[in-house]
Amino acid sequence: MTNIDKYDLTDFTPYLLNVAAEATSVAFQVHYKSRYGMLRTEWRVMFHLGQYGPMLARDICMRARIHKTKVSRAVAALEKKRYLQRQEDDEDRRQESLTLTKSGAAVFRDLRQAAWSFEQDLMSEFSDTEREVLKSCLTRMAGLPHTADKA
Amino acid sequence: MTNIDKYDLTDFTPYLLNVAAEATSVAFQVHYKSRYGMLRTEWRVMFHLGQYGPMLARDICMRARIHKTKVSRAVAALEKKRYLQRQEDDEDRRQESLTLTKSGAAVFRDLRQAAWSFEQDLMSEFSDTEREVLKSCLTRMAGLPHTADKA
DNA sequence: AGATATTAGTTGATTTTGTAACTAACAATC
DNA sequence: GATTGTTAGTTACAAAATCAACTAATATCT
Repeated sequence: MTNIDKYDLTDFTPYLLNVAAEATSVAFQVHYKSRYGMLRTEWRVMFHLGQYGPMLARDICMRARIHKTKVSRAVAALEKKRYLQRQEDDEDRRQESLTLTKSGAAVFRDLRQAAWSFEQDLMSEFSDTEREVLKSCLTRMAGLPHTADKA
Repeated sequence: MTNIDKYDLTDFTPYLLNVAAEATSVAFQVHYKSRYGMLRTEWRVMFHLGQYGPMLARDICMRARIHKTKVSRAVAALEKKRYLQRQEDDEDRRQESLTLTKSGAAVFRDLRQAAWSFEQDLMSEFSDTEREVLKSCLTRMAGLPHTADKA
């Protein structure tokens, strides 16, 4: 693809990523939406806490590239549902460490199971090589921390 | 947070896709947003018309997998900016063929150039094989028949 | 110390999106 | 040729996202 006149929108990676992201996300959202009344951002916050353990709202913002107001509201919603707790840091009282509650952890386990099945299903279309390449490329484009980026 | 982890969701594809899509889209939006005051959907509508020629709103919905209300509003906004025109079909007066105006076409050419450079830049990180695999996987995922159809 | 800047997080106003109900034109059935 | 169904597209209203301004705690600079 070097000739601009033949450049096709279907080759524009941000576009493809958007359509693929939307298609897969909409397909998965039935799990957290209808079963737990959660929004996508709430699921993503929960995903981070369940997967990586307690962290600050700020860390979730950076890792997931979600704006802090969105995270702030998702955290408030999850707290209201008693799925997570805040713990103020004594050394820096601006920060609040976020942890899943018992029921939050249970919900996470359930959703993780669903996510796992979904992932298997989605990836069953691809070869091992394809899977590896795909993940590697996506990770790099996402600009995700390859190593610990937490502070 | 002792073991909630039985499965590793670090590589949950819908999540990776969302973050990558968001990262690349935000990086590119400066072109249509700050330069032309366009929204992402407006840009996508315009790119379809520029790339494939006149078509119906319905066609754009199907190709880009954007909901018709979103397309309807984007078309209205682009019409207001005088970037596109509607032409009623005499044989079926429900349909309106959408065409870029001269200034719309000029804007499209400018944005296509920007998109092309952006794409080259983004893809320069990857090998030829990676590019091909990535594109192939994304295309297939984007075209996935939704298992969980609309709620 | 005192003034200034930065960081974590929240809130309120505005903009954008999503859902559902709607109009209008056409198609099919009886 | 009225009745029902379908398709293209719009609109109203509710939900959510965005942006800017805000509080409060800590860090930095002079």
